[in-house]
Amino acid sequence: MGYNCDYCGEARSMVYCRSDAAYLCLSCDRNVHSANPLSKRHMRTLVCDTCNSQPALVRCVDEKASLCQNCDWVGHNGANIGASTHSRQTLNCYSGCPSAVELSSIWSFMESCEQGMDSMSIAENSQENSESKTQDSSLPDENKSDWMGSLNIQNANKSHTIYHEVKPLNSSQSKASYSGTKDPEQLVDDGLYDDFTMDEVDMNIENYEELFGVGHNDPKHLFAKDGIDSLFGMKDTTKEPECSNAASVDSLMSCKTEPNPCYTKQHSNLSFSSLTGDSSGGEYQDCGASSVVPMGEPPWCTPGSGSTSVRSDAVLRYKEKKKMRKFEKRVRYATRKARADVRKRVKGRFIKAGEAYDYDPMTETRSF
DNA sequence: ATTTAATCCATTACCACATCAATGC
DNA sequence: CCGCATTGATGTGGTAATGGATTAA
Repeated sequence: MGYNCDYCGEARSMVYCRSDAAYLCLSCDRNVHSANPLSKRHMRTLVCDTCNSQPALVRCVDEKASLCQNCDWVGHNGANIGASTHSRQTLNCYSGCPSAVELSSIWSFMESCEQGMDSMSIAENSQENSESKTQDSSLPDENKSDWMGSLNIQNANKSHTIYHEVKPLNSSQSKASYSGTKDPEQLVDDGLYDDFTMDEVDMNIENYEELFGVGHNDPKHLFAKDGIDSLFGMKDTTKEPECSNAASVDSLMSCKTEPNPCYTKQHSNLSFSSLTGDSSGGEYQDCGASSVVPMGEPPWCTPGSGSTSVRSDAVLRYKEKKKMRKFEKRVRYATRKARADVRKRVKGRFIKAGEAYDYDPMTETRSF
């Protein structure tokens, strides 16, 4: 699983699309996800270089490898203690149809991906490539690797959003903000993204503050009121709507097949791929989401970032609220309940009127 | 350490029929 | 548009059956 592209079956798979549950090479990724606006929304991430089966969560600079949570743990915390000092960078997912150059700008660390990019078959790439390469040359290497946040790029007839953060795990620059030596706006001024317009109203990190009313670079704001629930749009599960029509919040939370709030957010082009408050699989199940990145810390909460206490508080609040949720059966039609409460039964089953019964709810007596 | 049996626990099906909701006239 | 009749679908609770997980031998 995951060695060869699920689409062409020839090239080595490099990205994983959760929506399609498919491992794709870069060329097929671009082809498949440029088909329609919906497919463009699919969130993809790199595939773990070690196991080739799980979405990569971090990039080990020293090993030059993208690793999933498990392989990262095994490689850096398990038997190989000496590798624990390796410098790692967190990886997030992206959507849309980024060109080879744009992928290169965010995956500058990946030499291997350039090979895949070479085979990208979209014709427009060649032109776009030549144009952007000259622009890209103006960007110092340090800015490539330090660039953070997202790009909402609208180019000609296509647009795509890259959800990507590359930041040193052991650095103080752990906030999800632009922390490179150049301000992103300055990059635009430099002509790097001259062809890109930023007027599309997608939910990206730029307008995150506008939508949520708080800065995106401070995890405290994310969990200030309702913890994880606030992110999922679950304001108060105890005040449920009259359950006549729509599914209740509880059912939404517990149902594993229904669309879930987490995913809805993704449809808003906001990546919540690793925003869960708990890294256990059970929590993910409860949330109803099988995240693109199934395990791991939120991007802003990296080891040594000093925000673990904030996260633990948020997780605590989330669990407390989870305990408060009610799962008791609720009666939608009192009249039917009243009727059922007086009906006679045989071994718990309703019987026709007049037939012998072994249980009468009214008298709690048995006829035989 | 492994296998098998026993136990526990949660989930689901079943039943009749009043009621709901949709449809047609 | 409103009211009525018809029809199919739904939901209600206690018990047994079922199956997975856990424990003991």
